[in-house]
Amino acid sequence: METGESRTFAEEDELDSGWTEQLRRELNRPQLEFVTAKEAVILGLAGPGSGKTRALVYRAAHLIRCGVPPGKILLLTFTNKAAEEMKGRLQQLLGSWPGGLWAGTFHSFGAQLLRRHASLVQRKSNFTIMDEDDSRAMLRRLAAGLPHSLEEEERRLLFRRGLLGQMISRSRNSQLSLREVVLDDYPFSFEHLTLIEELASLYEQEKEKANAFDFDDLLLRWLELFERYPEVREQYRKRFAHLLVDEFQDTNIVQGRIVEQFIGAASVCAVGDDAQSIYAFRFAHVGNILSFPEKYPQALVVRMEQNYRSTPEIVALANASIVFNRVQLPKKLFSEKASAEKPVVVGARDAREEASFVLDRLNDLRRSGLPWKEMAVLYRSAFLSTEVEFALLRQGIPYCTFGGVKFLQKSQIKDVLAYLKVLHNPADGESWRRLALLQPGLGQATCNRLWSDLQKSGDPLGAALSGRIVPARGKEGWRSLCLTLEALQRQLAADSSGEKGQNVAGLIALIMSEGYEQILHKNYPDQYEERLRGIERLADNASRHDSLGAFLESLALEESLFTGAGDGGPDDQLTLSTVHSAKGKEWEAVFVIGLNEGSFPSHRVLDEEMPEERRLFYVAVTRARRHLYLSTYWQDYRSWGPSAGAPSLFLKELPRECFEAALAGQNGLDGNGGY
DNA sequence: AAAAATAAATTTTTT
DNA sequence: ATTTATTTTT
Repeated sequence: METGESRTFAEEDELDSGWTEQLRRELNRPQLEFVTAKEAVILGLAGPGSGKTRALVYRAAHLIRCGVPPGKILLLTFTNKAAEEMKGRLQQLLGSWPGGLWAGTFHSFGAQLLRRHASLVQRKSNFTIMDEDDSRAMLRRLAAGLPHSLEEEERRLLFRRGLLGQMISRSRNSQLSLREVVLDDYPFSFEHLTLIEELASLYEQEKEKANAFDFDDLLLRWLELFERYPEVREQYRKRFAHLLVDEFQDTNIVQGRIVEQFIGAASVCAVGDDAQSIYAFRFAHVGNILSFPEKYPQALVVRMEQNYRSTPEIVALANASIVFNRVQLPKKLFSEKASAEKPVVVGARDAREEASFVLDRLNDLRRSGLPWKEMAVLYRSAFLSTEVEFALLRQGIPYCTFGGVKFLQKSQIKDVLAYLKVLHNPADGESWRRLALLQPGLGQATCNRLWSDLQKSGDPLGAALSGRIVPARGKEGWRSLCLTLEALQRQLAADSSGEKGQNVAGLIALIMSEGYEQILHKNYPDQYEERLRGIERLADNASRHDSLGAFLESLALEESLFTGAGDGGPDDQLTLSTVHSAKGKEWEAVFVIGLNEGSFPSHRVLDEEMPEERRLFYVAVTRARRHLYLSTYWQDYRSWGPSAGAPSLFLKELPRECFEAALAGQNGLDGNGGY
C-alpha cells in the first residue's frame, strides 16, 4: 500500500498532510480507496463491522478537508438512528459540525424539499405529515362514507389492520398498479379492486384537501417533482456536488430512482450489504444494490470484507448462520482479532428466568470493568423486552430503549398534538375532528358535520373563533374548545412578533391549563399522573425547537425523540433495542433474547420471508465485539394461554462447535436443555 | 345521537 | 391485559 498511490494522495493534499497521514493510519486499503476515489459513481460493498459507515463518514470529512464546501454535500440514510450516528461520528472526526452539510433521512430531506416547492405539488408549505395511524383513520372514514357499502364480513377483511393502506402503499412504493399489487399479494380482495381503486383516488384527493402528505408522498412526490420539473432537478443537481447514501440495501424503488436523478451531475456514492437487508416489509428493494454495478458500468466497486468489530468466534457463528440463505452474494467475512470466548447459547425456563440470567451476566460484566454503555440487549419485537426492563428497573440500572416506542401513538400525545396541528395547518380535518370528539356532548356525527361546515367556510380557524359556526348540541364543549384555540392563537401571534422565536413548550402548557388538563382528568382518572408525564416529556422535547413547524416536522419523522444518551439521563446507560433499530451500532457485549420459534423468527413470517428473518439474526449477532449471548426459553405465557416454546430455528441450525451451551436456572433445571 | 356496556382482537420490524 | 370495535341503552 505504500507504492504509487500514496504519493498521489500526498500530492493532492499537500495543504493538509496531517489529514492524509491520519487517513493512511486509520483506514485499510479498500477503505482508503473508497474514501479518496474520484469516480462519479462509487459503490461500497461491505459486510458487517467492516467499516462501511466509517468509510462514508471519512469520505465526507475528506471532501471537506479537500475544500468542498459542506453545503455541497448531501448525506442520506434510511433511519434516523443511522443519521444520528453519522452526524455524531462526522462531528467527532472534524472537531466541529460542518455547517451547511445536510445529513438526514430520505424522508426528512424530502419533506424539506417539498415545503420549499409546495406550490408545485399542490400543497402549502405548512403541510401536515401524516403517520400511519392518521392515514388509516382517513381511509376508514372515506370507506365509511362510500355509498355502496360492502357486506360486514368483507368490509372487515378488507380494512382489518390497515390492509387497504398497505395495498396502496405497496403499489406506490413499488411503482406497480393497484391491480398488479392486489392480484399478486392480496388475491382474496381482487373482486373489490374497483372499490379499492376508488378509495385510493379519494384518499389522494382527501390528502390534498387536508394539506397533508403521508410518508410515501415524501419520497414519491419528491421524485415526481424532479421528473416533472427538470429546472428544479437541475437546481439540486448543481447544488449538491456529492451525494452519499448509507444502507443502500434498504432503499426501495422510489429511493433508488431518486438517487438515480443525481447521477451524471453529482458524484454519487453508496454503501451497503445485501446480507443486512432487513426492510423488505417497507418495500426495500435489494435489487438496487445488486444491480448497481450492471446498471452503472462506470461505477467503482469497492469491497470491504475484513471485519474489525468482532472476534473470530462471533464472525464464525454469523457466517455459519447466514450460509443457510441460498441466494446470497458470496462473502468472505473474516476477522483478525485475537481469539476469545465462544458465543454462549442459554436455555431458560421462561422469560423471567431468562431476564434474571441476563441481569446476572450484565452485572458480572459490569464488575469486570465494562461500562453499561458497552452492553446491549436486543430482541425481535419490542414486547420481548418487558421482563428485562422490569429487572433493570428493580435493580436501578440505567438504560435507554430504542425501537418499538409508540410514544407518539399514545392517545394523550395525539390529543395535544392535534391542538398544535390545527394551529399550524387549519386545513387538517383529522385533527379538528379529534379535538371536537374530546369535548363532552360531541359525537362522531356532530363532529363530521362541524368539520364540513368549517371547511366550507374556507377559513376553518377564523370561522370557529368568530363563533359563526355552532353545533346543534354540545355547545358548551365546542365553546370551550374554541376558547382554548383562541388563547393558543393569541399566544402564537405574540411569540411570532417577538424575537425569541416561538415558545412551543409554552403552547403546550397553555393547552393544558386552558382545557386539556380537565379532559385528561375526566378520561383517565386512574392514569392521570402517568399520562401527564408523557405530556411533560413532549413539552421538554418541544422546548428544543424554536418554531411550531419545526417541532411538528421533527415529531412526524420521529427525529430527536431518542433523547436516550445526550442530556437528561446519565451518560453511562445500557441499551435495550429492537434488532432493526440496532443496525449500524456495536457493543462490547450483546445479548439477543427471546430466540424462540414464533418470536424470532416471528410466527407471522412466511416461508419465503425466512431469509430476511435470518438476515435479521445475522445483523443481531454481528453487533457484538467480544461477548455474545443468545438466549431462548421454553415456556411462554402470552397473555391468552401459555404456549410451549421451541428454540429458534436459527439456534437449531448452528453447528455445535460454534457456541457453548448454558442453562439459566440456579439449580440445574430439569430436562431438555440439551441440544 | 351520545354514552355506556359488551365483545373482540391484538404483538413485527420504520419513515 | 389492554385497547378497539360493536351493540345496547339512555
